[in-house]
Amino acid sequence: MKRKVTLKQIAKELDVSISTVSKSLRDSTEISEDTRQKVQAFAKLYNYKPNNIALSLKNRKSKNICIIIPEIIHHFFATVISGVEHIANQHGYNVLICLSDESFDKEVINMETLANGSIDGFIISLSKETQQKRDFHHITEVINQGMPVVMFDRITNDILCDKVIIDDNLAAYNATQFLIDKGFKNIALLTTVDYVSVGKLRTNGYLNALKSNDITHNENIILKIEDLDDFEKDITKLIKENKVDAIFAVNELFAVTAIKIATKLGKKVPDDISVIGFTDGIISKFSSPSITTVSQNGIKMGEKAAKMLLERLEIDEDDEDENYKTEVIETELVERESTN
Amino acid sequence: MKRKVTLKQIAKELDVSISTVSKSLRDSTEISEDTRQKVQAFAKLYNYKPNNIALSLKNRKSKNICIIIPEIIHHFFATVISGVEHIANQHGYNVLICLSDESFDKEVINMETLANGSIDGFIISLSKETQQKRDFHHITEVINQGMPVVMFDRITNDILCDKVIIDDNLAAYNATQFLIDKGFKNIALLTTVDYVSVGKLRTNGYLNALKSNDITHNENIILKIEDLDDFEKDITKLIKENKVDAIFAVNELFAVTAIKIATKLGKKVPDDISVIGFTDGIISKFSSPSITTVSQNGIKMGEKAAKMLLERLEIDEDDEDENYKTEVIETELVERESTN
DNA sequence: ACCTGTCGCGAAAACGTTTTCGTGTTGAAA
DNA sequence: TTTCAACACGAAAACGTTTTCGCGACAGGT
Repeated sequence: MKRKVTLKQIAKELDVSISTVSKSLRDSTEISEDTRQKVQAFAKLYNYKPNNIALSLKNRKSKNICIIIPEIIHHFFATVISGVEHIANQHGYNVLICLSDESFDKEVINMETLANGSIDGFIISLSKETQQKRDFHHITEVINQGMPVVMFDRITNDILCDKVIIDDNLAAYNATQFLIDKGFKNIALLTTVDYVSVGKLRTNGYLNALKSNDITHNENIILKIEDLDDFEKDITKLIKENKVDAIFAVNELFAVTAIKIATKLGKKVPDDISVIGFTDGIISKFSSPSITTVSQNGIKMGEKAAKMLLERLEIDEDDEDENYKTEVIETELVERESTN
Repeated sequence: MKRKVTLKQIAKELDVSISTVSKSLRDSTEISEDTRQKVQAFAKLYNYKPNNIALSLKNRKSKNICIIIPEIIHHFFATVISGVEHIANQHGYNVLICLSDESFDKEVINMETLANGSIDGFIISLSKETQQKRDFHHITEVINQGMPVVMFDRITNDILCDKVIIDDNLAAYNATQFLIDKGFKNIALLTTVDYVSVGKLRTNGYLNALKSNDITHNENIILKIEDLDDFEKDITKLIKENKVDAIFAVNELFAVTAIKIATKLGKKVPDDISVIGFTDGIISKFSSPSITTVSQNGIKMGEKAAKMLLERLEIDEDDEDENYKTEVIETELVERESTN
């Protein structure tokens, strides 16, 4: 309907040049007090706002950044976005969100369509398919064009860039130590198979903690779950056939399932068995009993990633440092009802 | 580092004009087969991609749309985004996400900073503060500039534009009817105070269902919760002092809390009390017992909203229809363990 | 009266496209 | 030989800014 007013229109209306209008609005000393006020008043009246696209073209920067994640439904990623958005907005940047849906192709397409001026930088957590394929050409290509990239959580060491992760090993160590400090001797582990990188790291943390406390681990109460659709019977067996006083699970799903099964078997949580999970999501908060868990703090992760990206964007490109950093976000043990 | 190649550079390199290059790449018949191929080969070699910003400026459209939501952490909103993103990408649009954090000011700022060429249209769910203030000037302003806006879920009738909602009244009616059909006579209602629009609608649905079945409602088992931080004692009292065989809660939180309290009071769910919630989120899925609930289908909602917005964007503006529509998304009752 | 400096403003280029409208060179028809 | 169309290409404008540079006018100092 009523198109936005432009400098040109204001200039015509006031019978001055475009430059005069532009300078007036930016309070240039080149312009007399008189015309400056006249122009500003007129601009205010017509609610003039500079066109962002024109600015982007001129400045060769869009003030947009893009975050690519595998799935927005996952609570963890939602919190990361929240953190990114927070920092970005503070610095006058907008956030574009792209979902890869765990698909390599969608990830590639997303990057290619946006890397043509629409955005100034990427924050990305790799899709499963990309991790499996180990094909990162789309990312290196973007980096070679001089566009900064920050990877978080699901990263790869095959690419040189800034990264934000948590110390899975240490977090698992601490969780296990927490149980040991409570006096538990028979701590079961519910983990993934070893080719899942975070699973392996968390398993190591568990084992290290036991070793540090001179507890020999018991293979019978370590369960490496492969089939995510059918593992309840294995957990049932584990609890039934062994003396278990505590469980450390490497994700929310395993934790909540273990509690359900234990309860069904007549064991009370936390009175008979204490349980610690990983990832502080909705499940941990609202299951009954609520679950003590290792919080990854997605917000902090997002904030850190955004800060690193913006830093790269703000330094003038002549000053090409290229000493990439990997930041480790502190995890935190959130105590709830499933331990005592 | 290696700046993206432009038409100008290609033109210079091949010693032709910029127009020739542009036309060659767009397969114009004006250009001879010969030069066309030469240019295309060169462009491919240097991986030429047209600069999106320049295109946006020229075409006066950015191919970006923006969705403004109160909170991304809420599972429902995450699913809506997912739906929007899906449709938008299909049509070559990118999605910008803005979070209002339930704040009026942030909502206004977000709209103002983006309404200057960065995006072509908005999809928005109002923040609580905006709903309370009933101040929608930022939205009308944007609409007056000719930018299409689609509202979803948290809408207002004070603004004329396309809208996507669910029929809260009907959904609540159906949920209540479902319980009645199971033979329950004493169905409690856990709802919000009346000034929350969806709460009121759902309350009405509940009452209507009772009336249709000639059941007189019992004020003692209708609880209108105001303080979200301290309502457990009220629920406890309700369950303790009344004969209740079923509960209809207008959100997940009320439902899961009711189950917890009932269990604590020695009532088994669903054997002694059946419970139905509203919104099919993580909580309903993973609490134990899992909760039968009214699913809002955020994905469908997002898809519909995106479709309506894109439709507005695609029609040429001379054809200003302005017959705004309000689409109602079907809800669905998802049966789980909390009813039998 | 002349030089110099400041003030206030406008012209124009630049960012990277697309597109309209010439324009010069052919080859063929008259 | 003249005329005219078809062909192949280039110049330039436009989208909306910002910024550099230049220029005229006027004032002040000699």
